[in-house]
Amino acid sequence: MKAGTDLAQIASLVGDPARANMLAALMGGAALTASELALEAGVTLPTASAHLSKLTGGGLLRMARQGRHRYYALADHQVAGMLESIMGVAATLGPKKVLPGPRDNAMREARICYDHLAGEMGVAMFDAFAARGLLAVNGSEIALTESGCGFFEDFGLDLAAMRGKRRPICRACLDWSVRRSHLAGSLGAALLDRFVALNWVRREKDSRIIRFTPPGRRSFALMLRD
Amino acid sequence: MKAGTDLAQIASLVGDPARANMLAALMGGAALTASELALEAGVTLPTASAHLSKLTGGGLLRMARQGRHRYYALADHQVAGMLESIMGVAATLGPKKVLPGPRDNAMREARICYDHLAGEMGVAMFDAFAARGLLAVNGSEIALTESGCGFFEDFGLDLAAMRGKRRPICRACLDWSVRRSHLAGSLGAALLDRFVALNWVRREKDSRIIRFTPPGRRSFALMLRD
DNA sequence: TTCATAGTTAGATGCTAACCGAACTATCAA
DNA sequence: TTGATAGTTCGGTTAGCATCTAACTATGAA
Repeated sequence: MKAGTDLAQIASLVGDPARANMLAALMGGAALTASELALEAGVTLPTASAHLSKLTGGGLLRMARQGRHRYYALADHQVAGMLESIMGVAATLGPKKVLPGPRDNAMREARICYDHLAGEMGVAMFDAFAARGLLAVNGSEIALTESGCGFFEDFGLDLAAMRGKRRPICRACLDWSVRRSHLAGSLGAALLDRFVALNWVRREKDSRIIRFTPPGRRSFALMLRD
Repeated sequence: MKAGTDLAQIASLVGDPARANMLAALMGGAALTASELALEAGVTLPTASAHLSKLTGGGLLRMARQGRHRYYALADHQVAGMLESIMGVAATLGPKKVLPGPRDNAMREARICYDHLAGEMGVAMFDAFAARGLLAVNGSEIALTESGCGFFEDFGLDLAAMRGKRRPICRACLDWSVRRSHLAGSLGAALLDRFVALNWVRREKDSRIIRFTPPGRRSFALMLRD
C-alpha cells in the first residue's frame, strides 16, 4: 500500500499533459525558462508556473535563477532514465503507428538523451568501446580502462576535469528504442559535446533528433573501428 | 508535444493511488483477481473494475479468465521495469525516511521483481555468475556460456524448455535499491523457482520481500563461490 | 432449477486540479 | 523614475474523474 502511494505521487506528476510536455522538452538536455516551457506545453504563464513549482517541489526538476529568468532542468539522470523507460512503454504500447515515419526512424537512429547520445548509434558506440577494451563492463558497473583513458584523451576529452565532479564518469543508460545499454555519465556527455564541436553531428532544432553529417558519419564509423 | 502526450497517457494510468496500489501489488509477480486487487487498493469492486479496464486497455496489464475469476497480471517485463524505475525515483526523492526501518532493509536485501530475485542478493548473484564466466555480459546483452549451461542444468533447471519459449532466457534488470543489474528473463525466473523449491528462500505473505532461510543463505553463498 | 459468488454496467455525486485573467513582485534598461 | 519583461500569487470557473450504490450478467455449485 505504501509502495503504491509513492508510485502514484511521482507518476501523477508526469501524468498531466502540460507537465509531460515540459518534461519531454527538457529531455533535450537544455535548461529552459518558464516562458519557453509554457509555450512548449501550450498553457499560459500562470498555469505553467504552477506546474513548474509542483515539478520542482516533487523533485523532478531543479531550478536556477539567472537575472529575471528562471531556468528549469531535469533534476538528475535518474529522472531522465525514468522518463525514457515510460516513453519506452508508450512506444511499444501505442500501436497507432500505421507506418513508422521518417522522424521516428531518425529518433531511433540517433537522439539526445538528457545530455548524451542514444539510439542505435549510441548503442553501437557503447558496444564498440566495450569490445575494444576501452571500457570495462561488469553488469551495469562500467569503468574506464587504462587504454580507454589514453584513447579518450587523444580524442580531446579532459578526463581530469571529469574526475573532479561528483557525477560518475561512466554510467549505463537503457535505450527505449533498442533496449540495450548506451553510455551516459560525464564521459557520455563529453563525447557528445565533442562530436558537436567536430561538426560530426548536428542537433535538429526543437527536437531530440541528432543528425550525423556525411563526413561525421564516416569519422564516427572509423573511430569505432580502429 | 507528441512525446509528451504519450508520456502523460501512460504516467496518468500509474498516477492514480488506487491503480498504483494495484500495480505495486502485481509487482509481486502473481496474477491476482479483481476482488483481491480491489482489496489491495482499498476500493469497492465496481471502482476496481473500472480501474482494471483502464489498465488493460492502456496495455499495462493483461487479463486471463478462469472460471468466474479474472486474473490480472503485469503485461510484460518492460512494464515491470518502468514501475521499478519510477519506484527508484520515488525512493531517492522521498527523504521522509527518518530511519530506514527493518522492512525497508529486508526489501533492499532481497525481494521479488515481477518473477525473479532482486535486491542485494540478486545483484550479488548476477555478479558472481558473470565473474565465473557462466554468463557472457556485453553491455546489457547477456548470454549463457557453455559452462553456464552445464552449471544451470546441474542445478536442476530445464534449459531446453526455456529455449522453446518466446521470452529471452537472459535479461538484465536495473535494481532501484542498488542501482546495478540483476538477472531477469526466464533463467532468472527459473532460478527463483528453484530456490523456493529447495526451501532456500520463502516469500513473505502479502509483500515483495524474500527471506532467506539460514541453511538457504549458506547454500546460496556456496553456490556463488565455487 | 435455484442460490451464491465474481464481475460489469449504469447513474448520481462530489472533489480535485487544471486553467485563465487580473493584480502583484522582481529584475533590467533607459 | 519610468517603462518593459519575467514570473508569481490570487480568486473563481470548469471539467474530468474517482467513487459509491444499485441493478444486471455470467459462472459454478447444490
